[in-house]
Amino acid sequence: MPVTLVEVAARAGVSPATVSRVLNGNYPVAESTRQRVEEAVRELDYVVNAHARALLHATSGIVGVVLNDASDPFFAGIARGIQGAAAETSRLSVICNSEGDPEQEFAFLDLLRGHRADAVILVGAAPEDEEYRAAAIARAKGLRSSGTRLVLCGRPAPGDDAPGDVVTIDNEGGSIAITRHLVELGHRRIAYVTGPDGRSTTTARLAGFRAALAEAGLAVDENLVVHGDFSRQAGREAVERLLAAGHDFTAVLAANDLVAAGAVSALRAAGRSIPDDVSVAGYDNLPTAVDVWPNLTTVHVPLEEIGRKAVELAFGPGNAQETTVVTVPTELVVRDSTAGPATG
Amino acid sequence: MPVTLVEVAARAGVSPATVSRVLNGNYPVAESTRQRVEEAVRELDYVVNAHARALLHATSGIVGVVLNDASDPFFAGIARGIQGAAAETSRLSVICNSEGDPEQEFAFLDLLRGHRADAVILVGAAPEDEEYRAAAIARAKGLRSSGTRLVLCGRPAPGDDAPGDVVTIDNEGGSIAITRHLVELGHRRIAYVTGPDGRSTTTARLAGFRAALAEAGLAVDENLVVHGDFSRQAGREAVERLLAAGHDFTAVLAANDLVAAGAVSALRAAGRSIPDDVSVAGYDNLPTAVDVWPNLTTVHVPLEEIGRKAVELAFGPGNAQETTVVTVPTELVVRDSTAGPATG
DNA sequence: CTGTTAGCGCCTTCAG
DNA sequence: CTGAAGGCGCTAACAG
Repeated sequence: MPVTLVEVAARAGVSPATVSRVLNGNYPVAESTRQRVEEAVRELDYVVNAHARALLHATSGIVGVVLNDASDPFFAGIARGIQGAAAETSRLSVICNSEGDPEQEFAFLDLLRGHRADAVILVGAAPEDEEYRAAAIARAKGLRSSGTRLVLCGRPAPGDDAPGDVVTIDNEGGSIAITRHLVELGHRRIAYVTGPDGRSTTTARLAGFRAALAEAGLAVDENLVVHGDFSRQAGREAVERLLAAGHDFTAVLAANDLVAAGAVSALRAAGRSIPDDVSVAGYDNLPTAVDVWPNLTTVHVPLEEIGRKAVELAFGPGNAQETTVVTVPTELVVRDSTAGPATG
Repeated sequence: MPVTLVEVAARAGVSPATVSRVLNGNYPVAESTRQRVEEAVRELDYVVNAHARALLHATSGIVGVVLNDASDPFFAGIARGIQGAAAETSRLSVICNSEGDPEQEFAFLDLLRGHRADAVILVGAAPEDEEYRAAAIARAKGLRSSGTRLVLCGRPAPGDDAPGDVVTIDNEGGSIAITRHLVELGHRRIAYVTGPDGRSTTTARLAGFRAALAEAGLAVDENLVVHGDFSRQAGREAVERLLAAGHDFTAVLAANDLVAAGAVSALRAAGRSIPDDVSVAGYDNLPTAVDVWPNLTTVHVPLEEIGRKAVELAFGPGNAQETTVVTVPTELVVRDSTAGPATG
C-alpha cells in the first residue's frame, strides 16, 4: 500500500536508480533531474522503506535498550541519556521492559538481534546465578556474531571471555561514603534495607555498607539487614517489620531513594520524627529525593551520563574485540534527612 | 555476517523453503526433517532477519510511542501500559522522546513510518496553534496511507477529518472535582499553577478550574493564575513569585503532582505549614504523590489503562476508516494536603 | 511432504 | 550523468 521508489521514479520520469541517488545524495545527479524527483517525492509523500534498506546494509539504525521497567526513575534516567546520545548519531532507540524476568530479557535480545540492531544496551543489575551467567554469555556471543554491539550498563561483565563493553557504577564506593557519613554523625545501630537478593547491585551496595562498618570497627547486626526490592512499598514494609520486631536503630540506610521514601512514611506513621529520632539515607539521587520531606541525603549516580557513555562505547572507535570497562563515580549528597542520633 | 536461512538449509540438507516452514510452523513438515532443521538452527545459532520478513509482509511488529519524555512519570505510566499491551500481541514497542519539540515529533513519525510500524501512538498534550494542527493532520494521513494505525493519547483529535483513534483524559472533569473539593472545604482564594501555555491539557484543566469557581459564584483572580511547565521547579518558582508579590491565598491547585511537590517545598521554605496554613492539591496521582509530605490530594488518572486502551484501539476490530474516541474518567483522591482554611 | 521459482523495495555494480 | 540488471534474506505460490 505505501508508495514505493518505483512509483516515484515513474512519476518523475526517471529510473529507480536515479531516485535512489537523489535520496541518498551521495552521487552526482543533474540539478533539473533532482528537482523533478524531489517534487515527485513530495507529491507522493514518499518515505523510504527502512526494511528494504536494512536488508541491503545489514544494519538498521536502531539501538535496543533492555531494562527492567522504564517507569522506574533509575532506568528512566539512564534511558534518557541513551536516547539523547543515540539520536545524535541519528539512531532510533527501542526500549524494552523485561520486568526483571531473565526469560523476557533474552526474548528481547533475540528479537533485537533479528532486527539487526546496531547495538543493544542491557541496563540494570543482573541475577548472580551460574545458569543465568552462562545464558547471558551465549546471548552476548550470538549478538556479536550478528554484528550487533553489546554494552552492559550498571552490571558487571558476565565473564572474562564474554564480548561487550561495560559501564558500571561505583556502587560499593558510594555505599561506603554514605555509611561513613552516618557513622561520623555518631550512628552505631544502622538498619539496612537492601535490594532484591542475588542481584549484582544489591551485593555491591551491601558490601560497601559492611566494609564501612568494619572500617569503623562496628559489627553488623544481621537483624537490621532486611531484604526488599527497589520500591517504596518494600521500604515501608521493611521498616514496619523492623519496628514491629522491636529492633533498636538510629538510622536507616536504604537500597535506593524509593525505598528510603517508603521508610520515611513508615517511620512517620510510627510517630518517629526524621532526622531527630531516626536518620534516613537513600541512594541514586532520584528526582523524588527532594519531594520527600525532609529532603533525602543520598548518593548521586549520574544516570544520564551513564546512558551517554554506553552509547559512546557502543559506537566509539574501540569497535574491536577488546572490551572496555568504564566505572562511573558516585558522590555523597548530604541533605536534611540525616543528623546525629538523639543523645541518650 | 549473520547466519542466513540458506546456510541453515545447507547444514540440514534441505531446501530453504523447508527451513522456513519449520520456523513458521504453519505448514506440515515430517518430524525427522523438522528435527534436523531445528538442530541446525541451534548449532548455527540462527535468528531470522526481521527486515527480510517485514519486507514481505509490509508489517514490522513494532509499535511506535512518541512522547515528550519517558522519564516523566506521567508519560512513563502510559508507556508502561502500552508496552504491556503491545507485548501481549507480541509486538515490540519503540519509545521516542520528542522533548516536546514538534519538529522532533514529526521526525520520529516519519522514521516510524519508514519502519512500517504497525501503529504509532502519540502521547501527550498538543500545541494548539493552527500551523501545528495542519502539519499533524498531514502526518496522520501519511501514516494511514502507509498502513500504519495512529492513536492519539491524552490529546484531542487535530481535526474532524484527521484519521486516527483517540484516547482522551477527562481533564476538565477532574479539575472541576478537585476545585469543588477545595471550595467545599471553604477556600475562596485559590492560586492555580498551570501547565505550559497553549497546550491542550493545560487549557482543559484550567477550564475545569474556572468552571468550578464560576459554579460556586466565585470570581477568578487572574493574579493568582500562574503559568509554568509540568515540573517541580515550575511549581516552586510559581509559588515563590506569588509569595513575593504578597498575594493572599489559602490553597494552591497545581497542574500536576510534580508542580504540587514544588509548591510544597516553596511553601515550606517560606514557613507555611500544609495544610494548616495553605492547602495544596495536585493532579495525575503520580507515584511521587505519596512521597510528598503531607501526602497529596490529587486527581487520579489511570495512566496504564490509557496506554492499554490505546493499543486496543490500534489493533482492535474497528480497524476501519472511522475514528473512535474514548474518554477515560478521572477520580478525586483526597489525602492529607488539603483541609479547611485557617479561620480568621 | 518437499523443492523450485519468483519477488517484496531498495541499492550497487556495470554499461552506456 | 543516467539506465538496466542483479541480489540482500525470506516466504508464498506452484510443482512434483
